[in-house]
Amino acid sequence: MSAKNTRDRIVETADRLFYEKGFEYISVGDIADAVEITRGNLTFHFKTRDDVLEAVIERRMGRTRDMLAQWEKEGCTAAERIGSFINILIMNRTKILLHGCPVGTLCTELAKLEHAALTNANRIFSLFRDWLKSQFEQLGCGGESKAHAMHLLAWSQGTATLAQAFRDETFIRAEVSRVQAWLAGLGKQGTRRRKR
Amino acid sequence: MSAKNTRDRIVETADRLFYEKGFEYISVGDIADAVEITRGNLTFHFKTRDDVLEAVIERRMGRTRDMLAQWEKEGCTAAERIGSFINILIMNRTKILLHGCPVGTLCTELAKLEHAALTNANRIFSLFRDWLKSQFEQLGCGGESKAHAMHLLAWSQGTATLAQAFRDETFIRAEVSRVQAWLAGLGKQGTRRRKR
DNA sequence: GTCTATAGTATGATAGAC
DNA sequence: GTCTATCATACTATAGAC
Repeated sequence: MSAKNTRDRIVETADRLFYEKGFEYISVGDIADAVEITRGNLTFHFKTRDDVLEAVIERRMGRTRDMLAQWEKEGCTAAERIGSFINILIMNRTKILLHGCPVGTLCTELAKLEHAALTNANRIFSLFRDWLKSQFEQLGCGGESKAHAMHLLAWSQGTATLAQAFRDETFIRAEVSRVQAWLAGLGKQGTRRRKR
Repeated sequence: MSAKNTRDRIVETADRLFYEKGFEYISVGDIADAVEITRGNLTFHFKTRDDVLEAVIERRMGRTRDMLAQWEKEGCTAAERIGSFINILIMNRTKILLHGCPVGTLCTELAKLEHAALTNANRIFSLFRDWLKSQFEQLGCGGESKAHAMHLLAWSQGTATLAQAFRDETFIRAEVSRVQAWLAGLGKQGTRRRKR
């Protein structure tokens, strides 16, 4: 941490704070305090709070790309790779119970504020959507691939929202099982169709 | 509007503003301005901003109870009544595209802020969940009724979140069709089971 | 690259006149 | 029940010393 330069530490810390408490709740002073620098120093790196937000979104875009590339490398089949997406709900369950989905909660907040950065934040959703669409195509879902991708993305959002509201980890596990069964059904269907 | 007393006008206006812009973004001054009263007058009715929030949640609880009672009166079968729930996504689509789900977005925000009112806000979710559970039981879903209720609630949240982020009305309609097909399948299953 | 000092504004909340 | 006046605090953002 101390080896990194101040700019990176600001973005990293702001990313965490925006996620945990929401963009509107976190002031420039909160970020500076957490990084243990002064507000003046923070302003040297980012002129406004919105500039920090842009950098945070950029960071999240990059990390999402890395994660998708990793799944691409690890999963042998499309079903396995989609399974990696489903499993982030389990992997990140502790944080989701407390703060929800980082992408979903940010987009919701920015949409309410009619904030210009919503367009950029949405690109993270689009990254997932396009990647999932490609996986469903490989699974043999054809023209339904985009709808399936959106459906799965929506599923992850709804599950995160209710899990956070009710602070219920059991619910996450139940929903993951349910959607994995749905995916298994789709896989068979896809296989059947290709054999015809 | 002008016939109503000031207190009611404050709660009604705050309800709308909190929904449209988020609780954290709306100040006491914003509410007073919108109601066209002074801050001092607002403070006479509600000592703190949190007190306004409590009243808003209470109002939403009441309106939700009324809506569920209405659906209970209108729908002849359990499937029809569950259909009424699904249809709110269509009914409220314009507002959902702009501001998301009023219950979901409030609970998400309060959870992030670790706000004491989260418990009360969650009760609105619980109203829906318990009502849906009862409907699924009447549909013959037995022990799966609660899981189905939570699944449907999560579906509504995920659909609202993505529809808001992408400002995509077509997506809402596609998801409504999809979940209605799921519901129709469940209804048949339930009927079969009862006939055994 | 980091700091202090400060301007200007908005906030939540209170006291007291009418 | 409604208003004005006011306090103490917190905010974003800027200017300029080191």
